Amino acid sequence: MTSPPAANAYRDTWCGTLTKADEGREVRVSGWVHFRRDHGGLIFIDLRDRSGLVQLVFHPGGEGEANTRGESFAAAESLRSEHVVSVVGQVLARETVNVNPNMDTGEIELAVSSMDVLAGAQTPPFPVNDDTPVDENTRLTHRMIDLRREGMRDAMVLRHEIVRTMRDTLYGEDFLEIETPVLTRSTPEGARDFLVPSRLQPGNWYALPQSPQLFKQLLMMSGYERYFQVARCFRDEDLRADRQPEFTQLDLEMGFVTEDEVIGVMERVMTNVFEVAGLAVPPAPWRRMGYDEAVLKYGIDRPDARFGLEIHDVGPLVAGSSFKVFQNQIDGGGVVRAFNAGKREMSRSELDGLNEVVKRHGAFAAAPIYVGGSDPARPWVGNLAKFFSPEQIDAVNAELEATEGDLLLFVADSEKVAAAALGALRLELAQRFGLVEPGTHDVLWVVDFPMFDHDAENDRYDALHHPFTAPRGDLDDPASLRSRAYDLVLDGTEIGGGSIRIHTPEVQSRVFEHLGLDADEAQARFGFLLEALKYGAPPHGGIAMGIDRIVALCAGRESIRDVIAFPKTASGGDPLTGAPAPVDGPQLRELGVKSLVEAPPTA
RNA sequence: GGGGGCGUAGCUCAGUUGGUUAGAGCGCCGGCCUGUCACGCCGGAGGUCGCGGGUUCGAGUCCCGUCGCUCCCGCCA
Repeated sequence: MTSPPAANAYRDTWCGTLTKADEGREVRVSGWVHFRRDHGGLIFIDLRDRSGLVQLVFHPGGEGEANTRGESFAAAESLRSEHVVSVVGQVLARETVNVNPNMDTGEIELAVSSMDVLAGAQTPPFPVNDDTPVDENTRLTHRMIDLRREGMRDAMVLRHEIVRTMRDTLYGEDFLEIETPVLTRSTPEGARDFLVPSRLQPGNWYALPQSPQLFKQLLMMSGYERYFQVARCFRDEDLRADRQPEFTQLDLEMGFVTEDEVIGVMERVMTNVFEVAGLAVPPAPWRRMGYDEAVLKYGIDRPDARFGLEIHDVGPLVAGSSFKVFQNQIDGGGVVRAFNAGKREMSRSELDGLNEVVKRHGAFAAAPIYVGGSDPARPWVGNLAKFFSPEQIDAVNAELEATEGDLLLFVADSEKVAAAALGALRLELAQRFGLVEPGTHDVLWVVDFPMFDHDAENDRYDALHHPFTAPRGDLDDPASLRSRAYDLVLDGTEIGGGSIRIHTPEVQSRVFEHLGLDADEAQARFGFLLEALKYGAPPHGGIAMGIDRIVALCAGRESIRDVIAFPKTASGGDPLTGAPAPVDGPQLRELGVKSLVEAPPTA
């Protein structure tokens, strides 16, 4: 807590900041009854506020108890969990035997001389005074109580510290904090938009922004060369542990820059963030890994490189084998990839469990092969071994640096499926066998993304990042184009991404063309951007960082819901407020909106 | 849109092969207790087994449906 403390009508110091140095002081503190220990003739209360706990002691009064009064003791007898009180008392050093080393304020206690009970409280639906897991729906229904718990409080404070660090760093680098609209125009590229009906223009709709992307580019064209914003973004897609319909980004953009300047700023910001959060990451500059390397070695564009199990392309080494599963893939343009899982004795059912992971990603199965023997040939064990020649076995063993007892896992499929399946498999193994040393962290940039992803079904190109990302390469050969994009990856989680943007109308039009937007359509949707580009746009680029994910990783939480004060459930609802909820007919009529579906009755 | 897991007391959970009155710990209520800090001791209350239907002499348990929470795939430019 900050010092000096926040004095006000009900307190002159925080509970959790009292120390032995305060001995003898008379202070007033206020808060919630955390624990009550009633010994009959002596009552202890742990009083809690935002800062932590302090022990109050109530004596029944009488001679020799100079600091207590009978009325307070009587009132203390009726106190219950979560009652709200304000007390005046004297800070006393505890006798040595009574010191509680588990408590920040365990060396002192407050001998209460008077107490005001400011509010009673019903028994809370779940314990506030410990952090045992509680069903999430119950927590969200009573979020005001959940937020009182130490774990949530710590997360909220950490979030504050992280955001403050981001702001402070950027203020120090001449960035301007500028707000952009939340009511804006729908641009039905990418994610679904949340829509808001316009009352003043019936039939027209606003959209909530998926990001401030276009506005921040316009700001660059307006000459605000360094902009940032802590921006709420909205995407109407299905939720995940790390995805909410509204989420918060640190959004920034810079004019007259290339990749290195944006990356440099963000390395300074995040270095400070990691320091504040106490996360031990390697010192910046952080290494940059090409997209192709990431997908090959880790099967994913956000690699967790804290452990090995790197994937190798072994197709060429086993080509011509009599194993049809592999050969058919090779013949059909697919790949055979594998990694060395190390010396893992796994039962049949454990291997089946691995196949569940593989199947989830569309592959048929992972072929397990054990390396046996210790002679140079190192033959393979198991019923797959017979399909391969000694030379093939030797070559694969060499490629995977396999030695006796190693488990090799193979997946043969299309490149996309094989990469994804093996990528998921190595994460599964890392988790199952604890391959990541606790407390270790790794951060890296992924760069050199392809500009487009070819959509075979519709024979067209989709932007891998977004359509304003600057391309690198030959604009006449979209398949070979790379983008000037960069993602920041922490421990296998994408925590941010950005790019250098297109700053000429000609290039922007060409990219729209490749995306299958004809000139009229491009004009209708993004005309204002094309127009703006004509009036003098500097080379510019930026990045957006996912604050929820960053805080969750720093706080060691699995779900970003645990670092958001009032999150939504997986079905997009808020059990506390009951949102989303039906609205009545008149409200809809005023907005010129007709509902096509009957809202379900509210609970 | 698809797949997996979960749903039993206020909370966290157990509940056997379908079989008597559904249990435990914590919490709560009452009593006792002057140095505890997960205080202790004694006593007590508290259940639509998510909801609906089915099978059965009998369902917390089996089947079907449904709702909610959750994880994953798709989706998330």
